[in-house]
Amino acid sequence: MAEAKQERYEDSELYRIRHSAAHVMAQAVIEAFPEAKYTIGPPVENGFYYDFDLPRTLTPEDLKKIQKRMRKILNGQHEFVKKVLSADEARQIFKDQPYKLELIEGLEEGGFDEYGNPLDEKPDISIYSHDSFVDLCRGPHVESTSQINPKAVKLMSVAGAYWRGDENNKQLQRVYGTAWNSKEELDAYLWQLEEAKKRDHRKLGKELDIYTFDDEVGPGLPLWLPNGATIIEELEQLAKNIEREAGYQQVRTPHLTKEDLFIRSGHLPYYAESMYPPMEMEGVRYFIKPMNCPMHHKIFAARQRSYRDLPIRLAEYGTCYRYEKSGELFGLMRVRSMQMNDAHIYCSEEQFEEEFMAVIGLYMKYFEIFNIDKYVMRFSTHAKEGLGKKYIDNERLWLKTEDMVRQAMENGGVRYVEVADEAAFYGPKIDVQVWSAIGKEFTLATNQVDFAVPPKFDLKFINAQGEEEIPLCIHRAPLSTHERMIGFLIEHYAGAFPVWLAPIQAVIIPITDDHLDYAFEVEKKLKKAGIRAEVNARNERMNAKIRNAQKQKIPYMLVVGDAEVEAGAVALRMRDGEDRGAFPVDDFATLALKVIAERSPALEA
RNA sequence: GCCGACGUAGCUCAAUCGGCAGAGCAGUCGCCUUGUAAGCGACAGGUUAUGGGUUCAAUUCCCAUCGUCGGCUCCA
Repeated sequence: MAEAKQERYEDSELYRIRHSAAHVMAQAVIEAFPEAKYTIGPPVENGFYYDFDLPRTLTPEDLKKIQKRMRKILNGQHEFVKKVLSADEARQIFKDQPYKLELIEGLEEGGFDEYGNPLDEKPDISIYSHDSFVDLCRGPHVESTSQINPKAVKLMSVAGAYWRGDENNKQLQRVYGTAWNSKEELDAYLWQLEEAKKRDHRKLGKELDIYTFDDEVGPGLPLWLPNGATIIEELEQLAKNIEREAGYQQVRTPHLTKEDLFIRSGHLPYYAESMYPPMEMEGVRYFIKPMNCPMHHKIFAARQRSYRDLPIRLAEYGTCYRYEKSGELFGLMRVRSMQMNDAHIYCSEEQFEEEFMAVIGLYMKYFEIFNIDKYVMRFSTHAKEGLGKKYIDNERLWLKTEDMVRQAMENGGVRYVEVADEAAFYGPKIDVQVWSAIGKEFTLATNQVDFAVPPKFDLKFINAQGEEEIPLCIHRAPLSTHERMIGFLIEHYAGAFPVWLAPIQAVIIPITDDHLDYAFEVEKKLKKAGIRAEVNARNERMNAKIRNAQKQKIPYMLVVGDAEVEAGAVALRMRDGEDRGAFPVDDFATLALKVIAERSPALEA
């Protein structure tokens, strides 16, 4: 990757093109709806959007018309002209635009730019105009519409969006568009979107029989099919092995607990609305658990702890249920039942850095296993305004633990970005964003410091001085949930899993029914060796069986006919299409077992 | 939860203006006995998501509910 010198997106020509395209789009929309109120329209990752308050809902036909009009405007060689003016002058220009007036007020007071981002100093108020359109805007823009290629601009979709991102505000209509330097770039982007669709875990998950949803079971409650369950089993084995080596202990806890536990932990007031409602038995209210931590805390508290016992690392693939709002559900990525690669590490302050970095070390190990080469550690901290609301009200401990994390990351040479106001209610956290093979971003692992809940549970250990001390708790889930992890892996590998994860590792394809007995013999042998092998005994021609195995992305196809029966061999065809010819059965088993044992991404070690 | 679009066989999709609901794949059965990405034939498969309404007649038009999708919001 290119180092430092890389141009920031905000400074790029493309950014100005998109920003300017947003203005041109707004012009086209306002021409079509003179009574429209317009709000903001910034560039975003692959394009731009503009939010409008319109008298009626936009249809796909409207989008076509708007796009057509945009192209005409773009061909008009209109210059973008900036003018700095006073708040009163601006108010005069936008007197019929309530959202703009609100923005002007914000700019005048200072502290925020037109998108609501905090600013250090009071900004100038400026407008940009081109053709017949004027917008309150800080820029920058291209000099003229002639710098925007009309053929490299496309409107994508229209969606609802709240004014200023607040769900209590009015819902606006957001029109998304994309713009590029050239038609070729636009085409490449559209092609990439098509590719992403092919890898979509919802599509592949169905095709590869990994999981399914059923209306009668309920939204967000996946049913894992045998193929999916096999992948889960492999992931759990991996995690359990690694955690055993790293000094974790497995625990198991119930799916239900009394309300009191969540009152004590402090979760209930924060998360009641995303927990399944309580059920009452003999006058006692129970909740289905949305997380495992309170019960792990109880295990810690089950006996007296000495500093000699620490750190204590309690791990559980705990099954949790969260009532995610209906509109938030998304395939396997956002579900209501999930199984977390969860663990809680209880340690002293002195041990914190080592423990915290050991968790980061786990991430690195997993990145290597799963061939993840792009990631960002997002360090989420509190915001002062949220103390006593979103966050536990103890500024001293916030600052202290945040500093501990910062220190640990810096000492360990781990690069991270800091994001304010995104911490958990009980402490700062690291979220790990990773990018799949086609550059789609996912948030998987999480690593959270908890200074707030252990004292609520009265957790303590006796330190070397014989005094009681409260441990710190690190919540961590390097493999996220099975649901999200497998969703990611499906898209990352496009369904062609590494052999160790492949639900079926080898399919045995007899050429005629005469070879069936031998085929089953081979199957038995391979199964015994620990390879997930299956005979395809269907009444089909060999070609159809190969095609079928190819579509199922099965790593190894073992064709058996007269020659193979004779030689005690299999004809090995790889998933990548390579025909490797005859292999003695034992040799194939050795080859496959090596690839599996190494968890290699390749088909041959 | 909010805004919008969508919902036809297990899957992918047809059905003109409101006029007898259809195809491919998958499934079952039969024939073929096959050498590296689809052999052939037959059969079966549907309360057109659910519930109401308009109409002589509704997959088609209207309403409600449920679900999915694109976003927003949210993610302990």
